[in-house]
Amino acid sequence: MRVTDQAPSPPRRPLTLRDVSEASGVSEMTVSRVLRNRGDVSEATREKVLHAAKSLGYVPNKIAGALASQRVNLVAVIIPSLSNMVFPEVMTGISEVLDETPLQPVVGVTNYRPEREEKVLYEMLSWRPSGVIIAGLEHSEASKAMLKAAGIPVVEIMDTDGQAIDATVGISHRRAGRKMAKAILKAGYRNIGFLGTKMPLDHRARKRFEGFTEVLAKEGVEIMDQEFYEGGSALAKGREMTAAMLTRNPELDFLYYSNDMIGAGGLLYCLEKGIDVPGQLGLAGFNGVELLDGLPRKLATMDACRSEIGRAAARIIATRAETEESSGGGERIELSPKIEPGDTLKRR
Amino acid sequence: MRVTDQAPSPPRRPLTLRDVSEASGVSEMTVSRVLRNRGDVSEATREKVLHAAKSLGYVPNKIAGALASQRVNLVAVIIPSLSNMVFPEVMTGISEVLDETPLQPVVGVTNYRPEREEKVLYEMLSWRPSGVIIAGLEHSEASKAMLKAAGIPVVEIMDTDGQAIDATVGISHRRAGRKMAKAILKAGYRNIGFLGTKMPLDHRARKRFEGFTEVLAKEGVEIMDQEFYEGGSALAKGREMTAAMLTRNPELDFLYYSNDMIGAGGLLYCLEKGIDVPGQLGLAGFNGVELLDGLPRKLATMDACRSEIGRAAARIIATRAETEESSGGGERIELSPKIEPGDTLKRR
DNA sequence: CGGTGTGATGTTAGCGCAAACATATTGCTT
DNA sequence: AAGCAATATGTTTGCGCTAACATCACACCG
Repeated sequence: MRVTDQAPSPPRRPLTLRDVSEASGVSEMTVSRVLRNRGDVSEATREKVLHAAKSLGYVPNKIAGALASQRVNLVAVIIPSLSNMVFPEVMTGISEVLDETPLQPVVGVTNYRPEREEKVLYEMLSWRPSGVIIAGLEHSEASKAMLKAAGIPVVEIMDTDGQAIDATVGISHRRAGRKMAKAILKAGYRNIGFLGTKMPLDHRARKRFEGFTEVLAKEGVEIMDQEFYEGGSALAKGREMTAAMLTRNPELDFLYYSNDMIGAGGLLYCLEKGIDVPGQLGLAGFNGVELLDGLPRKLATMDACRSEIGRAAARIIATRAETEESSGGGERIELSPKIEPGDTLKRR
Repeated sequence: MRVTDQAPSPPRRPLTLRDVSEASGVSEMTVSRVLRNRGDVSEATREKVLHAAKSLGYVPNKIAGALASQRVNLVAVIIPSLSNMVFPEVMTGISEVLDETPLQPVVGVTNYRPEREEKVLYEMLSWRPSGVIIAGLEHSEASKAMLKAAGIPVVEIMDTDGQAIDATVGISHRRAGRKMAKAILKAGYRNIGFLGTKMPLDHRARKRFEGFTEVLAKEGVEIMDQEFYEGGSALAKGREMTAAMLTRNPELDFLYYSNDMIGAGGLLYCLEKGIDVPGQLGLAGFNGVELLDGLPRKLATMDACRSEIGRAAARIIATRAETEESSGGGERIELSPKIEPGDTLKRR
């Protein structure tokens, strides 16, 4: 056994178990056992091996390990976007839970495009992950087929309005829209405007809108004006759209925004213009992003339970991965978002 | 040859090349060739195979493929955080470039903790990626050793002030700090306060601060007050810290924030309090986040060239992956951030 | 009409590791 | 002192795929 403590010279050939095995004078199998804390190994060899591995700078090859053991401790997480504050928080929840397990999340981003989703999913599945967490219930036929055929736990998150493939964790956006509509009506507002993203791709925003208008309709109230945007700084868009809409319809007394960011833009605009919020004009957004805490006035919103969704989804995957065997399945967790009225949803 | 077009029944055993091979009546090798578009395959067999693969719902096993071909088309991207707007934009730049290559980014998040970084790096390297893009130049000795020993392209991004392992793409934060200091002095401000994150972990913020104070010192100006925060909503923290600092030192005439988010909080506070910005008090942040566009007044800032950094880093990896052989190496790209004076950095 | 290229396909071997089983080595019992 | 657990280590095999080479069928040449 020869172990030098010097930094390894530029390694032409990547290191393998065999190198560690030779350096420490035991078989590859024993090295493997030490490195995975598996089986009985005497303290002496254990240290010998660890020392050799460390001084060589050996990093195990998971590709080979995964192939041999038929176990890949990855969880595919497929989300539409990273840049809107909501998914990072979901990710945080997921990591929190997976950190306590051997599982590891791998993120794929679809940019709200179904064909992207299909491609990302295919790529991910080709690594044979232990589970999939995917945003939304709307997927292409091909994507659904892949998910079903994969034979691994699938958790669709964020949304519960629809047909799940396997498990679901989320909130009902339709219900959320309804809830907000009721609160707004109850506060006495009647001339309501809606501002949001262009929705063909954002199913959850669409469902909120549907639930929202449904309740209004029941009360004989109709949306007075609506406007949709795409791209750009959400804060700036919120400002612009609000200005435009209020100019068009000065008699508006409430604006419902499909997300907090544009809502915040609207709020800033109103405060600037000296509009009496919430007396003359009420405002509400959606998501409950932390950002709102710093605004001059707290925007009414609804918490989307993002990190809890992440945690619950990860727990499902982790549990099923442990209990091995495709036991269970079909879990359905619907969380209830609560309205946070803040300072912008109450008639004075 | 039998190919049924029905949806595959619940697959007990995951599909392999052999299944497709049997279903299409050709050898596994030919199937492999078809699926990878490699080598000569007649149009007839090609279609036969594609059809079989599709109707079975076969997804190739990259684990096995990677092991056999000794090629893993993954790029490890290691960043401190996803929740602060800066890294998502870097990611976008990276994806943009890698999308045109067979390479695929895989993200790891360190939460600014060196021991996390070490662990994440180890995990990533154990998948034998084709390259590493990692934020910052400061890493633990162990991390540096791993990166050197990995024998793959390593691009350290965001920062150029320091010793790189291999390639670097970024800006000089020290220089950025200096530049801002000069601009502030030139505009005639003298009573300057600094607000930022607790810095032991955020090296780039620290370097900006160092550059900043260095220039001030040369002009005989000393920071009048400074305050650091940790955690919480950055916007709210900016507001609070600004309030506290202005109360302590009413004679302050400029506040330099280590990021735009707390800067925005400060700006909102000042506007609310009717403070004359930038006449009585100037403000500046750092990053050039899109968010600022929606603020009532545009905060002075400095663009950190985030997406360009991502693109350049990805290009380096992609190029080296193509040209095979560890050709090249040691590329160093220093971008020059420009001051965007906005509305808050000019004495009237 | 045998030689010789050119596509199209098949065969063999092995990537690096871990599961399963086989074999030492030790201490302890009776 | 033989027998038998335990514990500690080694050997064999194969995961699913691809590189490299081997083979085959055919067309085209002089």
